[in-house]
Amino acid sequence: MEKYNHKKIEEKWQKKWDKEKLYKTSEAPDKPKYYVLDMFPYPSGDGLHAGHVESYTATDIMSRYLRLNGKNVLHPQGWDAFGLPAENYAIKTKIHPSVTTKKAIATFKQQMKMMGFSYDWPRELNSSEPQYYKWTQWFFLLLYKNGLAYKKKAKVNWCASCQTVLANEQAEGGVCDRCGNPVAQKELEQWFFKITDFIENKELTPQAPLLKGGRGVKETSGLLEGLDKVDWPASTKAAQKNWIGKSEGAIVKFSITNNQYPIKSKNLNDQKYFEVFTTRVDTIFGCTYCVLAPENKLIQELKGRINNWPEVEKYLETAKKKTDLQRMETKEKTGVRLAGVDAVNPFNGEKVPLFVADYVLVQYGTGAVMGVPAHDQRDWEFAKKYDLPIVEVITPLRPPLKGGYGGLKEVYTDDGVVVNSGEYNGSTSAEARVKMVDWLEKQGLGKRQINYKIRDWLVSRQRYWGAPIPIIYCEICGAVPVPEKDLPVELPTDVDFMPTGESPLVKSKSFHQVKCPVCGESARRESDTMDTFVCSSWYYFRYSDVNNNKEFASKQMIEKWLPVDLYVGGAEHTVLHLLYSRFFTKVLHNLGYIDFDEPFLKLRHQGIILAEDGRKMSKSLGNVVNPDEVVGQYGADALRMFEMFMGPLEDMKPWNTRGIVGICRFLEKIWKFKDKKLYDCQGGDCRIKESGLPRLVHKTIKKVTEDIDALRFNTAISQMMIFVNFAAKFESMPRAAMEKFLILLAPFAPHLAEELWSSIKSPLPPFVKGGGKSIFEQSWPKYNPDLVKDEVIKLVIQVNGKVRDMIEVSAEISEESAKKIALASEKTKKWLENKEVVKIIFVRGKLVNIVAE
RNA sequence: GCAGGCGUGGCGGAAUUGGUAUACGCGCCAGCCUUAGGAGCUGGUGGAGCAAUCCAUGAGAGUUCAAGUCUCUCCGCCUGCACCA
Repeated sequence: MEKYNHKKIEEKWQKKWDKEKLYKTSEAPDKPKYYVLDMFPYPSGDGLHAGHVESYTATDIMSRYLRLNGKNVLHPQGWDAFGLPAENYAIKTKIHPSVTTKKAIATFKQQMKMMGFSYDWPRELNSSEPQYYKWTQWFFLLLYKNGLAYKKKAKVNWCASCQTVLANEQAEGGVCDRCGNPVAQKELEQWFFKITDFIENKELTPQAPLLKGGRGVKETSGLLEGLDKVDWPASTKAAQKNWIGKSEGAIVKFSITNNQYPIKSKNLNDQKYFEVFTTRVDTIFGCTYCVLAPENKLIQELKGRINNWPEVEKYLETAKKKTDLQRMETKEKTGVRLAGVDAVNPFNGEKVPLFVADYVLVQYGTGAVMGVPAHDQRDWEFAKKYDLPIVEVITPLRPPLKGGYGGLKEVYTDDGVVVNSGEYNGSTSAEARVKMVDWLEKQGLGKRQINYKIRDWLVSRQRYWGAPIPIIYCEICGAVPVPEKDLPVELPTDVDFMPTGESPLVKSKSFHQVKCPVCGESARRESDTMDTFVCSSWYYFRYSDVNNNKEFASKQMIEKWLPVDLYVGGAEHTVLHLLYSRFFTKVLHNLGYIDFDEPFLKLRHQGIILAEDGRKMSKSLGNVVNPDEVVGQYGADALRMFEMFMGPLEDMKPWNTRGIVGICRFLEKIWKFKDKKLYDCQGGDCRIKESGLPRLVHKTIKKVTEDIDALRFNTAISQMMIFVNFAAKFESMPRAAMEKFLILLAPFAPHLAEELWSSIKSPLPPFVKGGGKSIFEQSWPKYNPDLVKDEVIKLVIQVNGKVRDMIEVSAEISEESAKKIALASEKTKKWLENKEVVKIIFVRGKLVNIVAE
């Protein structure tokens, strides 16, 4: 027989599918929709890597499976084409980023076609093209007009190597996530998006038009609460919550002594004071000192009263010089006492020393803390170093006092019972927190407060290869948004993109110098571009209506296709992209553009595929698996199945080149099904020669169906292997069994399945005049529940929980006869000698357990 | 430190509600076909033991007739955040 020639078969069907537009999104009105989305890739020069293949195969299987199940499936692909790598490459080689990007896209697309991914290519989008970024700019204006985009001078993360500002999210851990260099702080005018407005649930804006056919939602769920209604990995939800960093506590006013006013004054206005934020008011009686952050403005205000100013000033200088990275590296606490000024605890009027120390961060809370050494790790360390008193005010419920009262051996940070705290003694921590804040509010000395770690999103970049920010600065009118009719603000091509710290766009005169849209006087354009994460925060809307030049997408198309039903992509986007996209969706909902407020209903991350040596694949290590080579040698179907068979989608797995031969053997075995004699089995006169096969077919349908639904592709493939190993033994097969099996196989190995389908349908194969339909136009098989159950089972017989015998019996066996058989078993008898049967457990269809003593 | 997750053969991994631990695949072993070779075919393959049997799901305890699965303690690994008050 003919050899299995994967190259010939795969190319043949890819061409035919393309020609017949088999993947064009079906819009049949009677079918339910399903939107399966991949995170659109950044088209790097390296082409597709093993991780891309993994997640795109998973979504391709889902898409093909859902189409076979009668769904209208939207499965698009596009390019996240703006970004620093192309620009950096351009700086090195002088080749324009649009050229390298175009080339990279061509490679990606060709490789995706080679893999047989069933994308609806007419919906392809490219975020670096004007017809796309016109709408990115439109989104900027939408946010601007609604007070959600603003400019402010801010201390920002500045990467000296990339010569640009970074978002907090791109400067995690104090290093640039592009180049790894330490990030410095710089004061600059920057654009921000007000993501902090959407942390908690939010009433719809009054101008939000009532949505026709809307779901009547009056509130936009916040970035925190919205997580409760989506099917996302627990780790991703946790990471987002963590990033938002909500903490509930209280603001407490501490007054500052100056010898002129009474220590405890009812009227704080005639006295200097500062505020601290704490989540543990219940520990406040244990406060033995307070700390201001070095950047806290109060220090300068107190200058005249600080007796050791030179020493303080020196400390402030050193702190200023430290980068955030250095501050974090040295966990050793340092600080200087502000001599001559003390803080006063509002609860007990006690004077405590006031320090400046850089372990207190100016950007969080109030930039000042109360020090409670007994019940806070950092305060404990600080107090030990500077020999400050440690006062125990919380005691654990149990075990009782460690080391006794006042003699704390170690810091105790849990909740407990309040002691040493006057009228609050005996309360639990939780009770005390309530009572104490009530008192503070009544006295005007503090209030409840919720703090978040998340900051507004810094979106401006001093870079060329991004979407220009559509703002014009006029000396008379100030910052003026570009009128919508003038969008897009196109990226000029006559630009030198060597980085100078200023946006390269400043140097393009045609771009930079414009007339003010309001007064007509000469003005200048904003020369910064937007963070690429802005482009990727809304692209999933665009696929629904990719050619619309009046709106980012029409209301009808959004209603038809959104939200995304299944989203698959890398875990590196747990915070950035996914949080920003949720923010954009919530803005649209809040302004009444859409009637849902979460963009991605179900999210999964593919696990990283490691190199054969167990390390990460990387060009420098030379251990990268190249999909082109693998496909050349083994075929696209083999690569698709192998990556799915390696293990659970979400797990990290090492590549193993030898392992792929298992899949090849499997595919070869299926290929040999071509030689099987098929026979029809209709009427009652058909005797199945292949004993056990019909049951196995139905079991396989059940298992494969359930596994695909749960994205467990590895076990679906195992089940197909079991079927193939069994069926390979016979020379013939019922036609229906063959057809059903091929349809199950089709989402995984589309080319081979279509080829065999065509051969069993001869002389009327698909895609010929008068021929039948493609395997992808068939229906997913249903299993017969009666055939899924076995007629005969091996009944396990246990004595005291240990397996002692197995007997073949009817699956329907009654409890009574099962017990009888169990007790009659020769093997069992031996284990019951000199013992008395206490009871017998029967599990239907599984086992009998004899309990004997 | 905080949060999320994981730990099963030589390896990748199976094991719906607690009910035959190690499915499927790789590798390995034996045989076959072959001058030879393996991306061929057939069979075998957790460990110990001649055997009956015993021991095995990171370690230890608990609940149960029955634990990879549930509970507690400990150890190790991964991922994210981190001087966040």
